[in-house]
Amino acid sequence: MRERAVTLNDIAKKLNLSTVTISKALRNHPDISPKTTKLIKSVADELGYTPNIMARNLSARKSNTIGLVVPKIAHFFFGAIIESVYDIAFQNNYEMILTVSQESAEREKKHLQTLLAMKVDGIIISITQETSDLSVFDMVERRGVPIVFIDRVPEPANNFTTVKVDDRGGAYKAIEHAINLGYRKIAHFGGYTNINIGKDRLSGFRDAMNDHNIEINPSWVLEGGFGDNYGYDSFMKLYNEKNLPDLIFAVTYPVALGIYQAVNEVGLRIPEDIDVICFGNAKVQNFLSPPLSCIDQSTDQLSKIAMDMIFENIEKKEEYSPRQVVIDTELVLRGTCRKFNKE
Amino acid sequence: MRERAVTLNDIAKKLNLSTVTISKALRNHPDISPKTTKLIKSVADELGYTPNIMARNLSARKSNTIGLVVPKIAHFFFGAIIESVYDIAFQNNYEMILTVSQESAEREKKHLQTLLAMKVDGIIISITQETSDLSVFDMVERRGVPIVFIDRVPEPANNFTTVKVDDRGGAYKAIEHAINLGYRKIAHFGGYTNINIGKDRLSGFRDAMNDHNIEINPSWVLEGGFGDNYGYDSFMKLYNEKNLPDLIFAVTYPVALGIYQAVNEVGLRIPEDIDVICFGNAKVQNFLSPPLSCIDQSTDQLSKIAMDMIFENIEKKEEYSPRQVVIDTELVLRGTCRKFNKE
DNA sequence: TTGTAAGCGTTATCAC
DNA sequence: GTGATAACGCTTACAA
Repeated sequence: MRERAVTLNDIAKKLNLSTVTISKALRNHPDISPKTTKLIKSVADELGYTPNIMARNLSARKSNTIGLVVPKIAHFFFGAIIESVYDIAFQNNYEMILTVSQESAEREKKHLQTLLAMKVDGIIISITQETSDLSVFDMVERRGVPIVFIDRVPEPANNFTTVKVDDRGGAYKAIEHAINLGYRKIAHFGGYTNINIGKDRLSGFRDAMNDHNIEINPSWVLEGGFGDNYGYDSFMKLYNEKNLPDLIFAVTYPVALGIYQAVNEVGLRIPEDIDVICFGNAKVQNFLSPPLSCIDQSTDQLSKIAMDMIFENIEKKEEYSPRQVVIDTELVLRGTCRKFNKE
Repeated sequence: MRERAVTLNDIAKKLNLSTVTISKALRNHPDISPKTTKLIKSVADELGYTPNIMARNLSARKSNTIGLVVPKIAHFFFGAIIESVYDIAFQNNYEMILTVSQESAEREKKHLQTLLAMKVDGIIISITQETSDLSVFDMVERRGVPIVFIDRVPEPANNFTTVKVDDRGGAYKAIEHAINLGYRKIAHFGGYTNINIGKDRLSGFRDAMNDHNIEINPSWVLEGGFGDNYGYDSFMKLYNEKNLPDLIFAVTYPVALGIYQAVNEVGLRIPEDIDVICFGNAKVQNFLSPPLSCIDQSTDQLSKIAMDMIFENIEKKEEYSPRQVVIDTELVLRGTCRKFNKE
């Protein structure tokens, strides 16, 4: 049943030509006459020839493959990133090796090594919550493999090429909007502050409050994660303490989901009893009731810029120097955080 | 800046040994004495050696890679499939090449060819809505590359290895449940019937209705897609015709989302005015209001079985014969489809 | 215990 | 226009 794959050599033998001729013909090399090229191609088709990409890559010392490292797959944000990175790769005739760190720095390191070993031409990565040892990344660069960080980036970032959203500015914009609406009792359910997205969103919150001379209630500034259970638990904690704010700024959309669920369970209503806004824009937010307002971070833009930099870097090689790009966010107002409801 | 990658040869020269010795030592081959092995490893570390996987694979004629072809990435179902396939691959020391057909049969074919060319050891695929030419799949099998279809499978399937959910049975279960509740005016917003999931869910609906002697209103049996806009449009169509049923069985969760949105927009309420149930269980369904009941299809089970079959097939090679496995669904009752609300 | 030779399938280089 | 040779980096079989 199993047929050995047909190789250049097989075709060469059949036609009494050399493998080189076949190889060239199949790649439309001008060396070979149109006539023989045509002949060769037809025989290749007939035999069902498929090039062995591993052999080709070995010879070319280039894989036409880009590696992607993300913390999670089944997640609206990373799902979108993966999809658009993939699209761009595909359009440029690159394959993509997908790799998931599951928020483990150790796995992340291992993946990076594997990607190097697979001789990917470039790497796009969103680091884990716990990544602190940056030497792995230096190592990648030393190998001459372009790497760009997307959304979650190492700090300090000056030696690396990064694209991210203006996390601080986005958070600031949202809080300022809320303040203008009349909100004063504002909480922040934040992620981990050892990673840029957690830290910057928190400081956007802080700065906006301070700039408007609103005192920050420390018991309303929580830290602890990016998932829905964290949102749920945090809300319940405040609820049980009878210490609810008027508005919660959730560090991510899943955290907001957890809040929705908790609010529902205790019989309160959004936005009348308590209001919510979050960082991150998932399509389903439109379908929640009320539809959830948020700070949108364009995954398409992020991916596009990241890939552009990778490609540019691949071409330039030596003379490419690290750069950090930050893109703007957009405040998307839906059903929540539209007006202040308390007296 | 760019350093040439260090090879076995480099280590060999440095130690005045042969590449073979190095190769063996690094793989802990018993041939080599513990002492030299240790020495070699330390030098390898020091030099920052990374094996060239392409070379290794070329030599081994095996890539330790599995290829995955899905119609979409940023989609709760495929996202979950990708994630669990990836996990299993990773646990077994396989890499994964991810490939997306975007519902285009042409792209699908191209991807399959690329995966063959990349010498993947196995392929897992969920076919597009429009796939009708099965010869590509035969070709893959002829090449001796194990391929298993997951969820969306070709028909007839008897020559292929497939895993899917009991689509017909799941739909039947849901409709029967609704009928027992007292529902009679039931609509089905169905997908395309040229693909098994669309066809089978529809026939589950039909069979349940027929078995319970409930007449099917043809204007309530729609066909047209798997996305939210289709759900939205279909609802609006019936609404404008003043031809609403009491319950809509949506072929997928996104279709149900579209219905939620439309219902909200026209000011009706779920489940009091109109009720909904759907095929497919996304985590967010818990966070909708009301939480959406559904027929759950276990992505973990699907992936696990698919991968088991791939691995088994990889080992057995010649003597492996196609099989079709169908796994059970589970009715998950949340806020919708729990009781009949009309008079 | 270590090394030699050959091969995996392709491509670049340089002759013919 | 076509082909021989060497090389890409690794592994297996077989000697030494």
